[in-house]
Amino acid sequence: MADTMASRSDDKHYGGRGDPARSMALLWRSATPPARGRGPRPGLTVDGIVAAATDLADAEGLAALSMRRVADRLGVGTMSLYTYVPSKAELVDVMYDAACGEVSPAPAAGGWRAQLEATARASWDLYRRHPWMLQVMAMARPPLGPNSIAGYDRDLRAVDGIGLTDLEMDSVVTVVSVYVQGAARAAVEAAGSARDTGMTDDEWWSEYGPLLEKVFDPSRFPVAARVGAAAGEAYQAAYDPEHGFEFGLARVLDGIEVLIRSRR
Amino acid sequence: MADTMASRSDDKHYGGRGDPARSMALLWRSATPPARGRGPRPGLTVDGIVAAATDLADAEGLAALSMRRVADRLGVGTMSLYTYVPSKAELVDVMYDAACGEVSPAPAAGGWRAQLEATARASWDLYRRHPWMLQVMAMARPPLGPNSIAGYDRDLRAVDGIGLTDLEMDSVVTVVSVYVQGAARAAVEAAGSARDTGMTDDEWWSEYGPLLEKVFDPSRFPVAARVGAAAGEAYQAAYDPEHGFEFGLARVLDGIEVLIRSRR
DNA sequence: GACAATACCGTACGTCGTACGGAGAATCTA
DNA sequence: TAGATTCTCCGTACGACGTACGGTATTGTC
Repeated sequence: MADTMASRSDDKHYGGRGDPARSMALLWRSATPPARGRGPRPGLTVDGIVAAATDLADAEGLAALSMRRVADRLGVGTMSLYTYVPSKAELVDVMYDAACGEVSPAPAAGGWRAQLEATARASWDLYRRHPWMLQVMAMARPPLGPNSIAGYDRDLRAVDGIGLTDLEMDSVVTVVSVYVQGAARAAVEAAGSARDTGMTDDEWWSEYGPLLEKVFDPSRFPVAARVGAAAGEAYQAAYDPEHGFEFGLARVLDGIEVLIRSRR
Repeated sequence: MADTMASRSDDKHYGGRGDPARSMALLWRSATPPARGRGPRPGLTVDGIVAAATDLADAEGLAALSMRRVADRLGVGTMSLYTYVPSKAELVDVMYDAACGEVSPAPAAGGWRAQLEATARASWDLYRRHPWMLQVMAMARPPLGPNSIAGYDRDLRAVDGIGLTDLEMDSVVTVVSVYVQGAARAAVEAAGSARDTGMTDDEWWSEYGPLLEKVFDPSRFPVAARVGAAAGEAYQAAYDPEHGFEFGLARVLDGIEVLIRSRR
């Protein structure tokens, strides 16, 4: 059955494929404010569609997000959505920017480290709430919407005026967000594969552990055997997302601190 | 058209959904060595299928990897593949482990930092060669094949015997690989969106830059405006993957060095 | 030569995004 | 008020996808 795969796969998504002007107008909601003339009045809004689509993606993943299912939720025909949104790709871009808007634009209190840590945690929480955001390609050619730009500004202000060059500021903010994305992706994987396979980590490990022992020769890989056993014991799984995030964030911030100290 | 989206989306993939025993037998190639009796002799091999599928995924992305297209490349009917591989999911797992085998299992020379840096660069190169690996969920419940385990062992040996606990060793190796994955994903995005949209970074930037200026108010986000302009100027794009990787890797290793020094 | 096991694969089902074009409603113009 | 215009809504259809099912052809064993 196709849905056997559907429950296992998500769509990856590149931004901004359609008409750039239309795309930007949608993101900044600067479209058709004068045009409100003839014809029946709209029964939907872009925001309503975005909200319904976000609900669906939150609950079932980007793979389950189909135009048909969004339309069903809104009680309209599938093709009606295309009156408001030029394509699924653009819809996802708008969803992304809207989700970025959930994070407060105010900077946290404290020095650069506390602020950077706060924004990292805010992103982590955001990705946990909206795992599908990690599927949206937002690094190389981000959807240039108002909220994602506000987030960039907030992150940058954490490290402004402490002796870094503009390029270094950009790099520092980027390395933190790359790291948080990586860690969040691992966490989402853990949750997602548990949901999709209907197996807890324990069950998975007790299924594969014995099978691995049959083919795995510990004497060939003594370090992996020892450390893997210790980690499996400690986490009752192959990986502990929360612990991994905390450990890695501390390391990354320590590394940035080394740089900043050297600039003083 | 469906292929409009096809060129923009990839499948994300969870490992190990089918029969675990069959899965492991396939990964370790411990299946059907005795069985070679009646019936026509096999015209294909698992390795051949994996090679063809990997070629296809390398060239066109995981989205373009379909059982139909792999079968076409091999000159057989689509369903013939299912004689060798239980499903597309298992095929991708085997592809993943095979690709892991491309990295030499020998550790690099030098101290922990040189070794860790070398494995990070090896992973970076591997992901550049096989971008689709980043789509395979390999952190929470990795495909437990021989080559990915060998890679885990190689990474761990870099930090063995320098005063870290087993759990810390696991965490250190994990944070590096999480970071490298994040950075590689950004790089692959950059290359992929260039390929899929047929636009260079310059073209993209010169298309969206002016549109952004129309709606973006620099006085609301002075820091983002200043730093974004500096970065855009320096990279001629929103992001420079190579530079980002180098900068971030240095930070992460610095952070790990802080930890290791504190253990002495 | 009969039988069993295996490889190969044509067909069919339900999914997807969305192009196309028609139906009906609301407003503007005359 | 009548007609024209313009907009919303959406039914239908196409070609892609993974793969279940069952049939056919090929090979080995007895």
